[in-house]
Amino acid sequence: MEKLSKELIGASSTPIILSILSKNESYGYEIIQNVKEISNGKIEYGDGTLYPVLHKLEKKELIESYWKTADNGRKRKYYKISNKGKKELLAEKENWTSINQIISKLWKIEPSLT
Amino acid sequence: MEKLSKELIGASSTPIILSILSKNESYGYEIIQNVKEISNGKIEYGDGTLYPVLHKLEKKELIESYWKTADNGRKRKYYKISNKGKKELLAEKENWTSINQIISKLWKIEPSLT
DNA sequence: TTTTTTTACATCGAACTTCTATGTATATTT
DNA sequence: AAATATACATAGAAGTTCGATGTAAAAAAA
Repeated sequence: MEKLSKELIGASSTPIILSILSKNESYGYEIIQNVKEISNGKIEYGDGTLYPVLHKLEKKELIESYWKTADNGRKRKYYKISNKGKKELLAEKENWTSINQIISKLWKIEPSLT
Repeated sequence: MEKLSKELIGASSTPIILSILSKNESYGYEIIQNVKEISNGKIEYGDGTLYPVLHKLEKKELIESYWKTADNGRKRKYYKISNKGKKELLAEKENWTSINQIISKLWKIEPSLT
């Protein structure tokens, strides 16, 4: 179960988080576990990694936050995607499609590397 | 013809350059144009962007360089991929496959965003 | 012939990122 | 009662891209 490279983690964090929040509102800790589960352990955000990303997305107004106290009394900061965030997610999808086309084109005509 | 995001450019630069050099030896200026052509103008490295990346890859011993004077008298620094670079390219391919699976999984079960 | 453009490489500083470490606080489990 | 899991936050280190700037020579345009 190999971890992904730092660069790919970085490039994918925004679309992944926006995708998750486009389905359900969620909070930092839950997002970390959700991503770990979805990625089969290949992406494990540290809390010191994810929270600044969430703050960045909020500053860009792609997501919005509010505090909520759970039944057990625990305070959680929930995030939801904004309309701007939904548009951004669409743009990110197009970007991924583009880069995949470019890369797969390169790899298809590549000679054997083994 | 929209440009790709900075993050995606960054995440893709190593596999793209290694892919190009796995087919033919090349030099900085040619790589810039090659990538621009392959990507249909979606990726345009500035020279101040590409050269540090090439230096980084060389420092990591993924590529090797040598000076060559062309027929017209122009000096060019050619780069070729190393065995270590070929292995790295294979690893990068696996990483891209992984991240694509994760992301496409997220997007397939996503509700409409329009 | 002189000027501009293109080719070709290099480095610097600004801005931004991730990651590890550290800190605070509360609920749950042992 | 102690240890672990939950939950958020920030600061500093290290690494990146990118625009700006510099050098130089060949080719094209004026």
